[in-house]
Amino acid sequence: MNNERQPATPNPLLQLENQLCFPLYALSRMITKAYQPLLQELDLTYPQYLVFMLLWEHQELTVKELGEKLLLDSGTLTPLLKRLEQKQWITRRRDPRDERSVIIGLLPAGQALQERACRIPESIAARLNMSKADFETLRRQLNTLLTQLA
Amino acid sequence: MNNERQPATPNPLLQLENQLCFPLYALSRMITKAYQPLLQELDLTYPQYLVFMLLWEHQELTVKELGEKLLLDSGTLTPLLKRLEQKQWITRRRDPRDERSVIIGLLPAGQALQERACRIPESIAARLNMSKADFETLRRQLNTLLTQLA
DNA sequence: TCTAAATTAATTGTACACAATTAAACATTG
DNA sequence: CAATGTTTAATTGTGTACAATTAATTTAGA
Repeated sequence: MNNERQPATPNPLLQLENQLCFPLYALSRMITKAYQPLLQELDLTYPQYLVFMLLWEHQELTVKELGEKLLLDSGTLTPLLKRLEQKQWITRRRDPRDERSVIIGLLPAGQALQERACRIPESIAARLNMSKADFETLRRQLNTLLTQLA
Repeated sequence: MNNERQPATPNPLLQLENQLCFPLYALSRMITKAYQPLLQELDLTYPQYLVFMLLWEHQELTVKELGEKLLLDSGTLTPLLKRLEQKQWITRRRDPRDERSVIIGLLPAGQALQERACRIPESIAARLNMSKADFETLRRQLNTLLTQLA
């Protein structure tokens, strides 16, 4: 395109490359996209993979707990979990001691996915051309910002 | 929940807190959420705001150029841009020199949004408890990773 | 030139993401 | 114990995201 005409007031604060938000937003999507071919082999989406990472560690979690850990609400989780239930990878049942809560549990097929997922983290790490130290520093910095906003 | 039962093979590589992807994914959403109340006053969503940041700078861009800069495809941009067109904030027209291309232009009402958006970046920066140096370092690191993956 | 290949948007279908509302179950308090 | 308020999921509606396909146009090659 012709970019001859310049804006009346070029405001560097309103330029994409000077923001933190944009590279964060774009990088998040690019990383998700990098997982996609690996997750496709397991018939998983990226948010579904995150749910399983938690279930593989804890076996059982309520929707509320999943939401707290993933910072997602029931409007996102409920349909996602129903899809996983339909595939017979997880169970959804009300907590008999508190009928408001829904407990999500792992079925054997869901548990079995873990073995196949084992290589994914290293495979992604290899793609990121970073030293282990840089990786750790960045991870901690992002987590600090995250707790600051959440 | 009862987390008494432990997994057969607790794999630290498959734990959320050891990933880079998760804080990136969550932080990206949290930052978008931090923009939301500010953008709501302008009747804008976050991706729409990104489109306007580019249009305020360049006046006119094709859908292809917007997609390259934002790393978004036409399946995302076309409906988003049609909504902005309906609000009379932008124009969409075919390039007469290449009828395949669609040129997006700013209408006065869309241009006028810029003045109201001016305070948003500082307002967000104030929320992030970071030094200017840390901000810059992080921004550059994210951009490096971004170009590495894109 | 005429056709095959490439480019560009749009469309279609699936899956998040989240605000707002609803409804059921539980807790609290007078 | 009854009324009120709180917690928890589910539902509804809007708006991204993106893979895959389609259609129109342009470009390049024989």
